[in-house]
Amino acid sequence: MPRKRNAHRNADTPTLADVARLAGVSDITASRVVRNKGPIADATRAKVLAAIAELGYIPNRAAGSLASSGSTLMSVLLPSLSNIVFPDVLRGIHTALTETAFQPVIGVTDYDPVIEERILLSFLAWQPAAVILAGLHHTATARRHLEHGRFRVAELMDIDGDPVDIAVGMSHWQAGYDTGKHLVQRGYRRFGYAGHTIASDDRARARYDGLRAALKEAGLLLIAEERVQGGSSTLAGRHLLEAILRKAPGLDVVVFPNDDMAMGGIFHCMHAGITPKEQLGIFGFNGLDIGQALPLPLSTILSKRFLIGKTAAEKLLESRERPAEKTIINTGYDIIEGATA
Amino acid sequence: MPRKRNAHRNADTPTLADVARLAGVSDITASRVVRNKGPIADATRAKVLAAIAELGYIPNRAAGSLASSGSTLMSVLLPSLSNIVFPDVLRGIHTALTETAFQPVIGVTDYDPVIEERILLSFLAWQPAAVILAGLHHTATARRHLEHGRFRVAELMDIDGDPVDIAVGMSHWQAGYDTGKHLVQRGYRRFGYAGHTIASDDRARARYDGLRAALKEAGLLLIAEERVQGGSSTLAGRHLLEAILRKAPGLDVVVFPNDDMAMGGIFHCMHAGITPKEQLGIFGFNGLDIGQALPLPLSTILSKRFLIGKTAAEKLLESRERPAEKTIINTGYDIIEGATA
DNA sequence: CAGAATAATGATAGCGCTACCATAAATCAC
DNA sequence: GTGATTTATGGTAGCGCTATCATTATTCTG
Repeated sequence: MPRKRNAHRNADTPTLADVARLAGVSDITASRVVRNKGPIADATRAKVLAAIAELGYIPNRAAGSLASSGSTLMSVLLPSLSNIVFPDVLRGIHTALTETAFQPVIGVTDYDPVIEERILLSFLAWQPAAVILAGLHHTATARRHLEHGRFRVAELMDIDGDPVDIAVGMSHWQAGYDTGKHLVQRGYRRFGYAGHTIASDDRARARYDGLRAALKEAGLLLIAEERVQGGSSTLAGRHLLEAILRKAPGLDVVVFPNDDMAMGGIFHCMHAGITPKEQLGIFGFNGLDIGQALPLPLSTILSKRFLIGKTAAEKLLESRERPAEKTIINTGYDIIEGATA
Repeated sequence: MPRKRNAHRNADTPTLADVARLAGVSDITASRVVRNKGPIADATRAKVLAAIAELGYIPNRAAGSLASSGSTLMSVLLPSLSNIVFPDVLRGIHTALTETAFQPVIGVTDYDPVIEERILLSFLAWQPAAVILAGLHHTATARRHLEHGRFRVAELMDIDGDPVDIAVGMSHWQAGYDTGKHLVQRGYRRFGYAGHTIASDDRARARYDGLRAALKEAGLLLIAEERVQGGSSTLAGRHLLEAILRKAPGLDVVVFPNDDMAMGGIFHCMHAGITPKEQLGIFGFNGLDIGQALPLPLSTILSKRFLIGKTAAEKLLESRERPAEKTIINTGYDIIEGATA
């Protein structure tokens, strides 16, 4: 004996069939109204919309997704949320997705490609319309899935490499190089670097490499270098500057991998009575608002996080199919001269 | 004539049936292995896992979700991502969800209950296991859906009110009140307030009300009050302190709705040669790391954002069913005495 | 050692939606 | 005015999975 129909269904939740019945149309017509797809007579649309409102119908996206083998989810994999940079990117993505049917699903990788792979695979189970991740380095498995999947892919932040589909960002190596050239031109000669040890922060490393290349070109070297274990923070930057100056008192400029740490440097200067720029140049990266609100605005490079996120999401929405040609969008950066270097 | 079976399926993607066939078991047995549910002989499990690995099988969550009318998604609705507070909360949520099958889907409401409602409804289409939102005020429609839905609900940040299911946070009114008492006790008498105009930032308003209540109790008043249009920022805080001091030069303490703005106040003091604490008390809210890295650490209240997010998500995971009794978890706050008030 | 519980597996029928094809009516081209 | 297109609608068969019920082999209870 067949089990009673609808045995395990959600009795109180109206379905599209309920809407269709109430509106006096077929299921598929109701579906067309909901999805705003295909030709529908105005009168029919009105009837269906009224039925939807009356029943308080909420479409079941799982069913829709299954039937159409595609979803309105966009997977977003970010290295971190502690660093305001990535919330800024996410804000850009979210801005582009507002008013569309797409929703971001987010995962945090802790800068670890293995975690990135694990989260990616679990996200693919939802058949996302697109995947957004940071950087161009992924595990081999991740890369394989990204290449063969039926979804768009955007790799953010960095453009120094070969993207799967779309890359949106800037050249971090170039930014580091320009930092070096800029500071040399300003007359600084005795360089220090106060960084962190996040091995997978490829961007910070690329900037570091660029900086060294510029120094080499000018016949200079990094005289001193200190790194904190693990994540960067303002407090770490403050302690680090103190430490590096103790070891190498003759420095005339210290470069930090980001504004958070650089601001810690500024705070150390304030505390120790060092005049930034004149006695010691301080240079950051990111161009955070807060650094520009300081009594002496921080000298730094403005990365365009929000724009990167927004541009990427907009670009992904242009077509569901992956185009034959890869796209690389350089959002560039601005050197903020500031008052500290 | 019936259409060919599998006409619109994804030819290259292996399904559970493929796994089952390769492993020589039935579909449902393979499903049990994937979900780790029900009794399975070790040998059978091994066969199925081998088949999964060989095929590179990725489960289709849409199908699973549809069949079981429930998903592993957790909807997270945050007012903003610009304010580091909410990324911190999100980080806590994410930490609790790591190692579980749950994934956060995030939406940003811009502090607008109408946008919150819209996003909530679109999220419910995924039959989430739980919904996390900020605050206890929602539109009537949103509240109705939250109350009648088959999912857990956590309302974060605030506990002054009646939650749908779980509330995790602190009393912002009390925090404001304690701020007032603390500052009065420290000898401050001539109070100013430098805030913003986000009407729906209920928490900031509750703190403001608590502050005024404490002042009233001490026979005092807010002598001056300034607000910036729209969102808060460090730069806004800096300009605002300048403005308020111009209008009311006699103030001996200014309270800010958050650390971002309070730091702007500190920066104005530095610029204008005002000694914080002695000449002018500055008090914030949130207890951001950066405020504590300042040469003079900011006096403020430490809200426990990460803990709030983490606790809420953990609590939600305890049971899929909504318990009969509502839960209110007070994560409390700490007054950081700092050096600026 | 019979009867009862437990462990391990499978057959079947949907979950709620949309792709695909088909049909009928209205509009168009020339 | 006749064939060709366009507009509007519907019937049907899945999408890939899991809830339910059924079955058989195994272990337990007293």
